[in-house]
Amino acid sequence: MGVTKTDLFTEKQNELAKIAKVFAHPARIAILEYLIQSNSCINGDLVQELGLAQATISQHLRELKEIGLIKGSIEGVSVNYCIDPIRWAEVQNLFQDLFSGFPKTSGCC
Amino acid sequence: MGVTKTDLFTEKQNELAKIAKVFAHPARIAILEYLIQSNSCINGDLVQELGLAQATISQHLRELKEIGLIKGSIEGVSVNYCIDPIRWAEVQNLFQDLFSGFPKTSGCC
DNA sequence: TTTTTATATCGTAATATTGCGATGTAATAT
DNA sequence: ATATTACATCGCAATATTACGATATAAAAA
Repeated sequence: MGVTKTDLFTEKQNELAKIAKVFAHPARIAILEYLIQSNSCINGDLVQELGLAQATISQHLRELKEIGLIKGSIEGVSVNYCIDPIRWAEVQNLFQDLFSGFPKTSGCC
Repeated sequence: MGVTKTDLFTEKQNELAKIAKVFAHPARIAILEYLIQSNSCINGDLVQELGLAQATISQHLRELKEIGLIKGSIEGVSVNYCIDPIRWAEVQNLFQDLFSGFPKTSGCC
């Protein structure tokens, strides 16, 4: 075992879980927050900012890239990473849909 | 390795990551959605609803309970699980804070 | 009291994640 | 052409997660 039984769940449930997984590491949260405040940066900056090795950060960046939250454009020798506003809004809405599904008025326990 | 270096990050970053980890499994998303729509349920219902073993569901319920998203009250022989509205709103705000930190107007790449 | 019912916990196998050194790659600088 | 700079990828060790059978626990029924 150790493998998630994705066939038991809806496509939407699997997608939200996959996205949540990307948020499920403080380094990736920190990278996103840094991208938000600096409005574009490069891998090197992040090695300074966070205390992780270059290989580790590159790996986290790839995971953020894979679900489309960030995108990178080559800028000479370095790479400029930034948040994809379209995807950002999409992901925001996915979470929003889940959260707003529970009405504050419904108190059972 | 395989252990997250939590000391490198802020308490808030670590907390959000920990919460996101709970959302990072389709079974737990499905459980939450089921609790939202049925507005209270028991473990047995979920074994029927999802196709997972009783032990597995109990384990997922524990993880949801541990970060406070749900709480269970003993109801005779069974347990009534439901969403904690206070914690639900708290978690919603944590995600909201992150998402709203990125202004839609800032398009760099 | 014994049995049944509903759920929790334990132990374990399979797989996934995290972190990093070493190495690869591709553009600029010398 | 060679060196340098900035990342990306590979491979591996340590640890975490997922799933479930087996077993424990605790309340209600017989």
